[in-house]
Amino acid sequence: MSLKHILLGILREPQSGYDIKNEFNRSLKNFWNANLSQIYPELKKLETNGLLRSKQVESASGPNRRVYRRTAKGNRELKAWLQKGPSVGEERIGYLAQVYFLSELDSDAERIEFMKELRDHMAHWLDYLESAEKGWSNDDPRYPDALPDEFFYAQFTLDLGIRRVRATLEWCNDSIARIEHRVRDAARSA
Amino acid sequence: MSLKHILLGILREPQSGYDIKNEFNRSLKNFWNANLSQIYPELKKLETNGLLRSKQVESASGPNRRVYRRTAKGNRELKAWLQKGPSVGEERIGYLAQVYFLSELDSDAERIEFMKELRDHMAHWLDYLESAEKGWSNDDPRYPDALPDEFFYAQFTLDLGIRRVRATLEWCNDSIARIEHRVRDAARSA
DNA sequence: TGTTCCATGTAATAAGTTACATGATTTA
DNA sequence: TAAATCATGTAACTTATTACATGGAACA
Repeated sequence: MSLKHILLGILREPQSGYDIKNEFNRSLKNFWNANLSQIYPELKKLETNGLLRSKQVESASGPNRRVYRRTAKGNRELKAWLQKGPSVGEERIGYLAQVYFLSELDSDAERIEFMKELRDHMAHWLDYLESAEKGWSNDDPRYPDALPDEFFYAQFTLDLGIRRVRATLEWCNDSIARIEHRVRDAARSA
Repeated sequence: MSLKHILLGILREPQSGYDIKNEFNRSLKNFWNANLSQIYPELKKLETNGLLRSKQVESASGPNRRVYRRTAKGNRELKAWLQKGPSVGEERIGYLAQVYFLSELDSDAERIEFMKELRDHMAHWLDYLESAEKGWSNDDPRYPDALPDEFFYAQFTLDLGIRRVRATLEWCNDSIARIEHRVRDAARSA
């Protein structure tokens, strides 16, 4: 599980590295991220290995673009990756590692501040995802269950994203309440 | 956000690389993973940089163990990491990347199979987490809100783990139903 | 007597981040 | 005229994975 297969997957339509980065920012960021400085060399490498091919095209605005598309070999590689079944057991969620060690901070105030920052982030993220869904649903009457395959399955990840961020936001609020309650108890018994 | 700070965090108690790997398997796996072949060199490096120190001790059973503990410098580094606030926007969830590209598989049967595999995995994981919680709660009457700090915050991550895996399991089932419904519709209109 | 657990490491390779470098066009 | 967007890359470094290497003790 690495950037390689994501690039192959994203190239259902011919795109440039720059376009790909935008798709990361719009939708993939929920479960993966990559910098341009990783994307460009990786595209080049995939072309060297015969999984992609590219050509330069003129841009409407700005410099020339290098547009990549999948080869037959790239198609096979992508399919093989999906056929191996779900890639599990390697999730990475940095802020949960931090919460796990939160007792190392010096004060309850600092811990509450940490959790409130996390809550605010989740609240914004949920807003973003919900308005993305609303926009999509307004723009396409086929949303969600009559969408063509290419969008139907991508919509699944938006659906789960919303459910998860919602659950995480609730958890933040519950956790903050639990800490505050604990602080009050400690003050009372002191 | 990398292994470094997780090792510092986990060394609230002196432990060996082997012990640390076990803690990954027991609880941290929900949000991070690391191999022994990454853990051992990283511990060595942290000692070289003065964030940890180690000594060899005899083991009750098996070869000698090298046990690491945090130095004052390591403590400061850990605290600074937590004080920077939640590390967000770098989540990695490989199977969601796969779902995003699921239309690339050749048949609905293959897509349903993928989602069922994912569902089974989530069901097992939920079982594991729920029985971990049950065991903990049976073993310690302070569970969860009267636990000492070192466990109180770690319990937060178990709580969120359960909520999330539960939501993901529901989503798997809903998604399978949506695909099956779509397949029936397609057959009817054909 | 075979498998799992205990226990630690190295070497080669792959993947990812941060910093550097350039320059046109569009929008405020 | 300043900032944002469009567009592509390289270099140096850090982080992580896979494969290799060893060997005793406990368990089934």
